[in-house]
Amino acid sequence: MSRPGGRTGRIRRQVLDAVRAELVEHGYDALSVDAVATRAGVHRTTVYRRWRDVGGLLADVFDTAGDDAWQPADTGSLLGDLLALNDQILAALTERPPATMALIAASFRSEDAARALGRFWEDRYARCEPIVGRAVERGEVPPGTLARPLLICATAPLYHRLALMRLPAEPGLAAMAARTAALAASTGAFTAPEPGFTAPEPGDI
Amino acid sequence: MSRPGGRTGRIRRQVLDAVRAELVEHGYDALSVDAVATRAGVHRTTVYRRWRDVGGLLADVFDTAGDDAWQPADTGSLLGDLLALNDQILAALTERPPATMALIAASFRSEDAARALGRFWEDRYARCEPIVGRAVERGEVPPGTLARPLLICATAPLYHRLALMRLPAEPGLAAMAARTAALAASTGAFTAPEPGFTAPEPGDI
DNA sequence: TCACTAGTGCGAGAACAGTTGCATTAACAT
DNA sequence: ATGTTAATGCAACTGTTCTCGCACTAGTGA
Repeated sequence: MSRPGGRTGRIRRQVLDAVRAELVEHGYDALSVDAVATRAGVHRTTVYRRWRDVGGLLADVFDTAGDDAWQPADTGSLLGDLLALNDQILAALTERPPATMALIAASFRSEDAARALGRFWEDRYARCEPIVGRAVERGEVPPGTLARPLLICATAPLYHRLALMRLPAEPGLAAMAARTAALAASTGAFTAPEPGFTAPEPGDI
Repeated sequence: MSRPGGRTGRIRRQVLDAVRAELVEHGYDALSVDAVATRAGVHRTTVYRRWRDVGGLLADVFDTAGDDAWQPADTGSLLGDLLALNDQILAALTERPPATMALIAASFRSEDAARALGRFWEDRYARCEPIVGRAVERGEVPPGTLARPLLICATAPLYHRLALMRLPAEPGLAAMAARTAALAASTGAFTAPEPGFTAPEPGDI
């Protein structure tokens, strides 16, 4: 029989708060189960038993992080919406301390964290779909434009440069990615392939 | 005085081979200095002294990985070239065992590995620039088209979905990303912004 | 109020990562 | 060949991470 009441919930809150505080103060590398437990005023064993490892802790933090009311900005144009979105992604990936980067890094160390990050992004991209819906209504892009590929096209270059290649933020990168995606979308690049569409054979590779 | 001869070189080869073998057999999570040293028939201390940690080992593997004669395929069209490139990236990110993914994961654990991965990708993208040069010569894209943003736009969605979001390879994803980039490039989306170009202000976010 | 038990605290200890001092080996120059 | 010394082998040591068994605390239902 589960006991979500009093102590269990209180300890969970204490521990997750400690994780966020440790993350902010000392970064991800210093995030150990021991430090979290000590800061939360809880015994190590309790943390190991309930969260298994650092990845489990971060996965729990992820899940609670998704419980907000975030919505993409509505600027009145597809390009404006994508620019605003990319500004926010850029800010998240370059913030100090690098909490977002820490969570991405953790997702490569723990299956739990990876799944939690996947759920988080899935949720965020779902909330962004109205951007494309509004663009269709305004006639900026053809009906049948697929939201996900368009959103991925607009945002992926930022993640690629900042999260994967670990290069500094290039001025104009966010804007160029948004411009490119909006332009490609307006020419119908993201409409669903006609049934039976197959990729052209690129000859011998 | 340095001694690149006999023993030093031989041990380096043994150890790096052991790293690759461990990576292939047991994945990244099981990659410990001890396991590598044992497999290479070398003492732990030697590995610690020369490579410092697991990240140093992987950085060395990265650097040797760049010592090949890889060149992008020349299919005769920009779209074909990008499709071929994405096919190779897709294959690398989904290969079994996931050696490439293991190296990407390692780059989040070690600064050395991250820098080595950066050098590797920088080298690869540099080798891909002729793709854009040929497209300009054929008149497929306007002169002044920037190679890097175009290549990033074509390849980033693959990395985003497979490496970051850890989702399965969606059929047609590689082809759609290549198509989009080629289409956007042909409309001049990747020409250098005119001097003084600034991103439109997206109003309040 | 009182038994029941999920969840927690505690300490011992195993397992692993990483370091240090010293002896030994073998590449290089002469 | 022979001495020099960079590089390696070896063993003992430190410190951290993680597990396990048992006692205890505090929600929960009667």
